[in-house]
Amino acid sequence: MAAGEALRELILAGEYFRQVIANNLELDVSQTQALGYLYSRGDLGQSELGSLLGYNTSSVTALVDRLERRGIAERLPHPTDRRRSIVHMTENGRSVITEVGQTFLHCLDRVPTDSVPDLAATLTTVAQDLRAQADRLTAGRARTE
Amino acid sequence: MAAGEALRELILAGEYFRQVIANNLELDVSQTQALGYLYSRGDLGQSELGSLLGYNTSSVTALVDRLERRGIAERLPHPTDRRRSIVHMTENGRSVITEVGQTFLHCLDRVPTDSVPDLAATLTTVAQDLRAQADRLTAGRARTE
DNA sequence: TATTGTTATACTCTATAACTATA
DNA sequence: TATAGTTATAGAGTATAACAATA
Repeated sequence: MAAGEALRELILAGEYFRQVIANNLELDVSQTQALGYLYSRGDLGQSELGSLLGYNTSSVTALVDRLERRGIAERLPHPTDRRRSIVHMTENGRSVITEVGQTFLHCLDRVPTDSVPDLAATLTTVAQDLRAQADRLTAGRARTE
Repeated sequence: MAAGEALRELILAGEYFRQVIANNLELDVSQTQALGYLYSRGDLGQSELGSLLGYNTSSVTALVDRLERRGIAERLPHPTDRRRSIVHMTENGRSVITEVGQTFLHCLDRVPTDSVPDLAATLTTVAQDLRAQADRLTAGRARTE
């Protein structure tokens, strides 16, 4: 099926783009992924971030340490639960992702303007279902093992 | 712009999917990426594979070693240039990616059938342009440094 | 002389396990 | 007792630099 092929190529290109961006910013790939999640979903708990990335808690601890050192995100105390940290994107982090966005968005330049809204809706659906498929696999693994 | 947001989410979901798949297959992310490239582009030289992945030659050597150990790809001699190796996907590799595809393609189930051809064309264009943007950045870096 | 790939080495990132603090 | 996060440690992947073989 051609759409599957095209989607595979798009994901590979996205991963390639991310790697180049990470190199340019002297960040690792995980840091740029975390930044993307913070940008689109707002503040996140560490374990929440870990779920999105597929990381365990100790890896998230190390990742958030790196984000703090780079001034991209910071830990804020949870208002009611003192065990938790809230990972919050800094203004500097926002400026970094905004700058990246200026390059990123050019990949949509050749999409006809009037088909952009439909495309956005379709991509959103596909993204949701792709994540759902992945989660189905992990759930299956958890059951059998 | 909403399409940019949606595309970002799709790429993040794609990376998440890949990570889950890699875990399930006990492969690393790079191996599954290489498999994807071999599947969609056929045989590749090692340095060619390195360019697609954004890796240097020594990393590709290590990666192809791993692929060979897992029976996913093999090195074949280049017919005329004895310096080169051709990285060739094995039948086993093909069966692995085919099986993954059965899960992967379900993320397209909710896309209306009659809009699939347009979607495929659009995704292909966006993938090309995304890679082109990334390459523009690396070229810029190479020039200034 | 340039290119393709390998080796030795060091560094970075992620996972496992044990632990602390809080709910 | 369960949950959120940290620390110590080990393991795996990638990069740098020097190298061998071939073009």
